[in-house]
Formats: sequence, structure tokens, C-alpha cells
Amino acid sequence: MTTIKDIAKAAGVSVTTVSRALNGYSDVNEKTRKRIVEVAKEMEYSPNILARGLVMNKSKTIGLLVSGFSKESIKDNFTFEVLSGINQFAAGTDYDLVLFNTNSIKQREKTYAQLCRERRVDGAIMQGIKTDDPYLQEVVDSNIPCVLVDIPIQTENVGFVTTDNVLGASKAAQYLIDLGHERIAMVNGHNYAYVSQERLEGFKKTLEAANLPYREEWTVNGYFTEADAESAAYALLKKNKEITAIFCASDLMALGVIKAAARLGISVPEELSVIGYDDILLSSYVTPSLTTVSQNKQMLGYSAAELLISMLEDEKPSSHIILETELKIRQSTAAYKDHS
Amino acid sequence: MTTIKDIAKAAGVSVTTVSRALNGYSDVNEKTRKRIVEVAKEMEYSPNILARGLVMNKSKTIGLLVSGFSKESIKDNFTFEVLSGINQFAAGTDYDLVLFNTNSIKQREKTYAQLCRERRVDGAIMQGIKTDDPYLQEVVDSNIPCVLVDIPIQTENVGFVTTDNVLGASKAAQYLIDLGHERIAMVNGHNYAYVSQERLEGFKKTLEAANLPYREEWTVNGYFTEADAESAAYALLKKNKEITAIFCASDLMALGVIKAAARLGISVPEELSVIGYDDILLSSYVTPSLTTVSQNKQMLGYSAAELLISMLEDEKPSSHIILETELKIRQSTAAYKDHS
DNA sequence: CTGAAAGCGCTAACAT
DNA sequence: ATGTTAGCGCTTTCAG
Repeated sequence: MTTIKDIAKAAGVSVTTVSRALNGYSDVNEKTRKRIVEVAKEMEYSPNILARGLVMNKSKTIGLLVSGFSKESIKDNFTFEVLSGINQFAAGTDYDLVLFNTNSIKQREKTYAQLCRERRVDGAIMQGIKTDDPYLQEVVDSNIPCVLVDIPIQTENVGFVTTDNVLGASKAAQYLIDLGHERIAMVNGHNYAYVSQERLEGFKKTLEAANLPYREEWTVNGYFTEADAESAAYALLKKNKEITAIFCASDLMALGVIKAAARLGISVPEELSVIGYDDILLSSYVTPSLTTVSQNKQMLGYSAAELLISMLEDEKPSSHIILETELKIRQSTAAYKDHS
Repeated sequence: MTTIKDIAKAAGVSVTTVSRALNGYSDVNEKTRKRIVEVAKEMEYSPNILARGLVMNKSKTIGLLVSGFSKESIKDNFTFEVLSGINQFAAGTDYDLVLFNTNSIKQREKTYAQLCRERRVDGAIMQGIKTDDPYLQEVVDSNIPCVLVDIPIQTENVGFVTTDNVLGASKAAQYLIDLGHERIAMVNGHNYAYVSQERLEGFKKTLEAANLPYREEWTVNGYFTEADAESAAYALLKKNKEITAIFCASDLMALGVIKAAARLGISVPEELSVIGYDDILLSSYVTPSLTTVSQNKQMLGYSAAELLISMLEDEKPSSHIILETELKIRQSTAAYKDHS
């Protein structure tokens, strides 16, 4: 493997000159530069980024701390879309992405912060982390520049990007209300996700603004999985036949709810309107297709990368980005009709 | 950031001893080791992997060269599932994954091989690369240990993992034949994918073994996209009403074919049987659900990582792995009935 | 405009 | 069992 030393020898100059020539410094004679570049190409030189990183004390890498990179999360390819967005932005820069291997076992011995420090990443993007994950706090406390996806924490060197979940949930609820529904339930995720808290807030607020009672017992957790949502909704619907609409904090859970309804002989959307959240790929392909609050997942990743790199390069202060959502009306919702 | 030098000073030993103690060498007094480990923990020491890599001449990273990490490829989350499998295996090792930023623009200036060399990756996994990609050859020619997904090239330091595409296609074709179909068309991917060539071979072979003619004009390319497959199938079906079954080289294309059939008023599976390949998530959710040749995409990634790391660690010779496929019978296929 | 020399953090002979 | 020394490939003062 060719080094600048080899080039220096071959070109009859010092390593310093080679380094400066190759890095585009101005104080190098144009002729010598040309010769050096020539020789470098001939010898198939590739700079050793590790060595450079060692001396410059930065690695030009971004650490990706992604939970939920496993079998279960393939269905909602949320993770993948965010990743794709990150990659898209990063592709326009000279940063590379390192994906940390975080199976739960390893997490015990090595924390995220350690992983970042070991690899000397310049910054990190965290995604899919529960709010009670101890390592979340650790990363926040460490002084590694970091951007969080869907976790609204902002500090000196931590920014975040998320969508307006309160408003998103509000749109969903308002739409159901506008359809004439009055007895609306909610299947939420879990208590360790900010998005759940916020979507609940938006839901509640909107009901109350319409003078509809918010009933705590009609809000159940589906833990963001199809199966859990199905069983939770099954119990809920069985017990409360009067419910005519359900707002779900994710599309996957909405699918579970529809399954539960099917098992109970409740037809969607005729007898029950179901509305999801996310707009995952499946939503438009299933029957009935899912009315949902669409978020631009790619943009979430893209913006996260953009924000992080601006913090890194321009030494901009940390900040946050709130993306818009859009209600996509499909077939799983319908105007309220009295079936009694 | 603490270094071994700091620890050495604090513990009153030399850096060598610290290095050896921390790396579990046997020739260190148990007492000193304990003290050193203690001090290291207190000072929150994290080894600088870059520095270690520099001297050891290996980085404990695997480069992921993934084409199709973009908007279009989100539908068939093939890429993601493979990635997930790679990650799964890597999580049990001390290798981290680096995702190279390869937008097409950058490809011009930096080849895959260069990216690998710059980052000093120990090995690479390539996926979703067309066989005519010039950079494929370059990586193969470079002496970087590499595992290819779905490209059967094997050299000194290149292995591959794939599924048995000939057999897979054969299963699909045989199933259609067993259902009584005799006029079977094929929507293939494109000419720059080995899998396409192999699936075609399996298809052809099986037709001929059943004494059915293979008609070249009934094989069209859908370029692995839903839209292209739709228009190709539309033209094909419009012109050849006698076709009663279509074998598609991917599920996404099968969806396109079904759309084309719908536009022509041909009902699936009553008048036309459609069979896909891959078993992507959508396949079981769409209506009618898709009969398909299922491949274990996660295992593809998992095996690729496993193979690569065995090549790296055990200095095993390169080799290849062929995974099995499984025919999943769903609703898009039915026994042939004469509609004339 | 160019070069000599120091040093980033670590490991690995080679002493002792 | 521990320390001394050299060096991985690169950038960066500091001198010329």
C-alpha cells in the first residue's frame, strides 16, 4: 500500500510537500504539485484516513446508533427509511457512516458513548431509542455532538429532529370528529416514547376542544406492534361496542386493530373507522387501505444528517427541526352512521 | 480524552504494561493488572481504535457497498433485510460496519476499492451491484477480502452467497405446470443481474422438461420495478391473450403484472396466475396475496457476514454459500381453467 | 516554496 | 514481569 513517503521518494521531494500538494495547499509550486499528483495516481495512492484522523483528531465518520435493527422492525421500515435519508445527505459530504453493532447483550458491556469514543466518531445520530434507555442519557451527557430522531432533547451539543406529533394527532382526531364520530378510542405506543406522549396530547386536546369527553379507559397501549395492538383492541372493542373510531399511534398497530375488528365481525370502515400514523408502505397496499398521518421518514433522516453536519462543520449551535405531517385519507375511515 | 500514557503515569507503570494489561496478555502481574484496570475505569478510558488500527494494520471494520439505498428501493426492503442480517451477525463480533456513501456522482471520483482502502476496511460486502458495474471488477481485482451477495464470482479472496435461483425458478415453473398451465410467460429483471440469468435458465429448463415450448417473445424485462413490469406485462398480455400464467423474477414486478392485468380486465388468479420471487413483506398483505418463491433475505446477509469474518479471522479460503428457497403458495395462482 | 522534526495513541520487538 | 524504543501514516509547526 502506497504511502506519502513512497510518493515523496519517487517524486524527489519531502513528505511535507506531498502532503501539502495533495491537500490543495496554495504554497506549493504548480509544477511540483503536478508531478506529485501524477506520481500519486501512478502508484495508486489512497490516503490512510485512520492516520489522518489520528493526527487531526477527527475521523470524518458519523456514528449511527440505531435500536430496532432487527427482525421485528422490518415490517415498518421506518428505520430503513430514516437510514436512507441519512445516507442520502451524507453522500454529498465526505463523512462516512458507521453502524454500531448493538445487540442487547453487547450493550451491557459497551455503552453507546464508549462505542462512539472508541471509533472517534465526530458526531452521532440516535434513532429508535426509548426514553428510559440509560444510554440515551449517557450520550446526552457525553460531549459528543449528537442529533436525536424523535426525542426532543436539546443541549449544548445535542439537537433533534422530529415531526409535529401534537398537530399530527390533532389532524387525525379532528378528521374523525368531522366525520361525525363522537366515541373515539386510541391505541397508543408505550410510555417510553415521546411521540406517544405527544400524540396522546394532541388527541386529547382535540377531543376536548370539540367538547367530546376524553375517556382514559379508552386509551390502550399497543407497544407499536401489530400483535399487541390486535389483542389490546380486541379486548377494548369487545367490552365497548359503542366505539365507532380508533386513532392508532402507528400504522402497524392500525393493522392489528383492523385484524381485531375482523375477528369481532366489525367491518372497517362501515362500523369502525381506523386511522393510523406514519404512512408506512403497507398502508396503501392493504385492504382497506389505511387513512393515516403521513410523516416524511426519509426527510427525518436527511434533516438529522444535515443538522449534525452543520453543527460539526460550521460549529453552528445545536438546534432542532420540526417537520410537517400530512393527513392521507384512504379507505379505513368513513362518516359515522348510526348502526343501532 | 484519556490515553494509555495518562493511565501509565497515574498507575506508575509504562505504557507497554498498560497496553498489555488491558489487552489481556498473560505476562502481567495480576496485581498490577488490577490496578491498571481500576485506574482505566476511573479515568473513563476508551482505547483509540484508529491508533490501534494504524499500528496493527487492521481496522476491525467491514465496508458495506450497497447500491440501491435510495428512495426507489424502499418498497422491496430487500436491501434492508440483508443489512439487518449482516448487522445481526456482526453484533456478535468486534467488527463494526461502515456504510459507504455512494451516490452515483461520487462514484465517478471515488471507486469502491478506493473507499475501502482509505478507510482501511478489513473486508467488504457488496450488494445490489449490477454485473456490468465497472467497480465490481475493481473490487474483485483488488485484494480486499470480499463477499458478494447474489453475484457468483469466486476468487482467491472473493466469496459469495446467494440462493439457488435455478432451482427456485424451477419450483415456480413446475408449480404452474402442475396447475395445468401450458402457456406461461416470464417477466424477468434485466440482463445485468446474475439472478435474472439463472432464474431464466431454471424457467426454461423446467418448461422444456415438461415438453412445453419456451417462447423467447414471451419473456420480457421489467427491470425489477413495479412500473416497468406493469407496462411490459400490459403490452405482452394485450398482444397474447392465450397466456394463462406469468412467472416474475421479483415480487415487486409481480405486483406490476397484477396491475396490468387489472387494467386489461383480466382477473387474477381466475384468468391469469401470477407468481413472484423474493417473498417481500408486501406479498402476504396485498390482495390477492402473492404466490412466490421465498428467499431468506436476512440469512443472506447473516451468511455473508459470517463467511467474510471467517475469511478474515481464520484465514479460511474464500468459498460460497447457496441458500435454499421455498415456494409459498398464496392466492395469486390457481389451476388452469379453459375460459375460451 | 520546501524540508526537518515532532507527535497523534497505540503495539511490538527487544532488552532487562 | 516490566520498561525502552521504534514506528504505523499522516499533519503541522518551525526553519530555511
